Amino acid sequence: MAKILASKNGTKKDAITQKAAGLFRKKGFASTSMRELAESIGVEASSLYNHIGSKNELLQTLCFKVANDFTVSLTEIEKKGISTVLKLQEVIRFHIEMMLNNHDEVYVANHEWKQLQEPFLSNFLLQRNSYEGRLVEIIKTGIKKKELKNIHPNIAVLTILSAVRSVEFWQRKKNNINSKELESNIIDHLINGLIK
Amino acid sequence: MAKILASKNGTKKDAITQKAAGLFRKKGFASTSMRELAESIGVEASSLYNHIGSKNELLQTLCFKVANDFTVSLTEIEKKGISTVLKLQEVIRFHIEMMLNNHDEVYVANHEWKQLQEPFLSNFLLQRNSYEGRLVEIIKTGIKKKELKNIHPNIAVLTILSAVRSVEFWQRKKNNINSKELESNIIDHLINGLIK
DNA sequence: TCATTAAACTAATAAGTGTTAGTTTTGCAA
DNA sequence: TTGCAAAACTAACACTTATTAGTTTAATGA
Repeated sequence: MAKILASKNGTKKDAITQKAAGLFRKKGFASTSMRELAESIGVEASSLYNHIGSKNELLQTLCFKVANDFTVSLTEIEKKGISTVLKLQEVIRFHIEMMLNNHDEVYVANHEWKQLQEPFLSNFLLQRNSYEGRLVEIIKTGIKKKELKNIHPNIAVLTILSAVRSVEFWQRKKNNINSKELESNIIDHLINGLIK
Repeated sequence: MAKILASKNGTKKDAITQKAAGLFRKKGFASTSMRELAESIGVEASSLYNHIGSKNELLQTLCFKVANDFTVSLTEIEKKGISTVLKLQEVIRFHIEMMLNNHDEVYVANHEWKQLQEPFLSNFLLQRNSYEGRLVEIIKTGIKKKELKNIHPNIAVLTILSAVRSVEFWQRKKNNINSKELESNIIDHLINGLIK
C-alpha cells in the first residue's frame, strides 16, 4: 500500500496533476490510462479517486491553470507604460519562460485542449480568442504609432504565438543553450528578422 | 449495404485514408474509433478491413506521405542556384501551401506522429531530424555569405518551422484573406521582422 | 489505548476498443 | 444465366477503458 507523497507546498491532488501532465505530454491525453497514471505513482487506479474527481478534471485543471497564467501576465504587460516593441518583447519572453519552467503543463494545454468536454471546451476557446484579440490590439497600436511596419495584425499575432512554440522542440533536443540565449535569439528573429 | 465510393483517380483505400485524416485532425488519432470512421463513410467497421490493413497503417500512410512531400520539395530547392534568402522563402512558401492544400494530412503528421508504433516512430524522427539538419546547413551558408546576421542556426530553423504552423490557426478562423497575402506576410515577418 | 478519518485496497460494472471469422450480397464478364 | 471475385454484412472475441462500491489498512489526536 504505497502512499501518494504530496510535494511540499502542494496537496496530493497537485502531485497527481503534475504526474498526469508529464504523461499527457509524453503519450497524449487519450492514450494515457488511469492505470498507467496510477502505476507511475505507485498506487492502484481506483485510489486516485480519493483525491481527484475524474480524468477529465485533470485535463481541465491543467488547461485553465495555463490559460490563466497567460491572461494574468498579459494584463500586467498591458498596464506598463512602455513602447509596443517592448510590450511584444515581454509577451514573447513570458511565453518562452512559461514553456521552459512549466513545460509539461503548457505543452498539454497547447496540444490536448481539444479533448476538453463542454462547457470547458467553449470556455477555453473564448479565453484564447480574447488573449489573441488583446495582442492584436497591441500590434494595431504599434502600427498607428509607426513603431511597426504596416503588416496584417492578425497574421503577425498568430505567427508570433506559433513561433514561440519552437521551445517545445528545443526541450526535446538536449542542446546546451542557456535560456537567455534562446530568448534573445527568438525575440530578435521575430522583431528584427534574419537579414543582416 | 452502402458502398465506399472511391474518389476519382484514387482507390477506395485512398478514400478511407482521406476520411481518416479529417477525423484524426478533428478528434485526434487515439480518440477516433474505427466505428466512427466507418460510420462517417456509411459502412460497418469490419468492412474497412477489406481495404486497409489496420488503424495504425492509416496513420503511417498519412505521416510518411507528408514527410516525403517535404523531403522531395527541399531537395528541389537545394538544387536551385539561388541565394539563401530566396531558398528560405521557397521553403516557407512550400510549408504554407502544403498546409493550405493538404490541411488534414499535414496537421495529422504534425500532431499525431507520436502515436506511430516502432519502427515507424524512429523512422519518422530520423527523417524529421534530417530535414531540420538540411535547413540548418542552408542557414549556416547564408551566415557565411553574410546574407544573414549571425544568429544561432538551430534556433532560427525551429523558429521558422514553428512559425509556419500559424496557418493551422488561420484555417480555424474563416477570415477572408487570400493565400498570397498570408504567404507574403509570414515570409516578410520571418525574413525582415516587424520593425518599421 | 481507542476512536476517527484519510486513503489505500479488491472486485466488479458497463461500455467501448481493434480486429477476425464466416457468411451474404453485389456487380461484372463470359 | 452462370460463375466469380470484390466487398459488404453479422457476430463474436479478447481486451481495455473510466469509474464505483464496499472493505481494509494506516495514521492521527485525545
